[in-house]
Amino acid sequence: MTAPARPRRSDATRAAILRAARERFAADGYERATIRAIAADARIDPSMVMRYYGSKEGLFAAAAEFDLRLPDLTAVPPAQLGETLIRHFLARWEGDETLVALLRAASTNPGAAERMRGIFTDQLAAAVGTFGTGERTTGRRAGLVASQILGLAFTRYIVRLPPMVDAAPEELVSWIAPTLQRYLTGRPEN
Amino acid sequence: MTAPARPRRSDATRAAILRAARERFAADGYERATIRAIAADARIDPSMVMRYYGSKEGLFAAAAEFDLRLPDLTAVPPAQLGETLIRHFLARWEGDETLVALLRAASTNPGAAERMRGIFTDQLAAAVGTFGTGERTTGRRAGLVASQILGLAFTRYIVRLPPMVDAAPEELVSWIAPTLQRYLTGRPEN
DNA sequence: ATTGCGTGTCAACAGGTGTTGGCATACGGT
DNA sequence: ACCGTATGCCAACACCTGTTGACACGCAAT
Repeated sequence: MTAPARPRRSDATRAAILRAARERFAADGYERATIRAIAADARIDPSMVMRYYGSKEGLFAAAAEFDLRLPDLTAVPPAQLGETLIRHFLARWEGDETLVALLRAASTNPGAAERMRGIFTDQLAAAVGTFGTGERTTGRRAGLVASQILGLAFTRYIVRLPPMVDAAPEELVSWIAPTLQRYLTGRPEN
Repeated sequence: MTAPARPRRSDATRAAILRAARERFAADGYERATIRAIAADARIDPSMVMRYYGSKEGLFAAAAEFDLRLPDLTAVPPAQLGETLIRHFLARWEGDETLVALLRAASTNPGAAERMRGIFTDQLAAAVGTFGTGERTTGRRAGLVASQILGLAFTRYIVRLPPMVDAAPEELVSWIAPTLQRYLTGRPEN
């Protein structure tokens, strides 16, 4: 039970730290993003980061808080599930660098990897389960969707493969939507 | 023009360093894999690493040398291209941790990212171009294949999403082969 | 006006990093 | 048997890291 918590005078500083942290984690990954650099971006002393977030791990945990904001899939026509999902993810990624930060950090930081696992099993697998075929394939289907979604993000935002960086969102949608659609509603053999 | 280079007495040490480096880079990523730890694994002094490979960057460059060993795609029946590719990649990944090392490092190390770009444009895009449809879509098709392949590797070997870790290779083949097939030979709309 | 606490800065510590130079040793060619 | 050189280890440097504690300032309530 956290108290009503009347606004603290340092809320602006806290927010500045969090914003700078997300930028640095997204650009450099967990280990290369130093507390000193983050503090410099936020124009405060490194010790403030420690006071407000306890440790570097704590700062990352706060900065990597992320909600996929998946739409209600039961309200989507079953034949448009793939297109809906890929559109949603593309929009979500272009507008918020938190996921890129999480993605980069998850490669080397065990805690970040676990957080990513949590997001994609709790949020994605949960959403896939709502319209579920009733079978026990929900986890597998969600995992396959995650593999294509994360592969897109990895090649486009992390490794920056030219063909994937140059591609217009609409073109990516037209290619990838059928893939997700099959992972969600198709049968394994073709 | 490198000389015939008669075998040096230190070849065993060089190989031990390289093997330890690949293990550490694969397990920990570029920044967490320390030269001291690698040297300890190889049971030699850290300074030897510097003498033989110049710097940590140089060591990584040597350790991340990788050949996808893609088969000749012109000899494959066009309808089996997707299955051939996913089978090849799965086998290649399970048997050699170099690609995992490269994948982990590419998330945070610019040099590793560029190396990965080189591999997937030179080797993969080149192979896709051999049986090419003649269009200018080769790069895009190769990029999409890379996105699914790397997404599979990322979720299975890096983040270790349970549904992807538990999946039997044959099941992954049956799901992903059609995806690659469509990326390679299909048309964008549907 | 005074007290207390939240906010911020400064300096420093302890540990780990890549990297370097010097010194011993053992091998291989002559 | 000799000598040059390759191989290996040791100690140290200079730097950067996360983290900590002491100290100054200013706001807010009494």
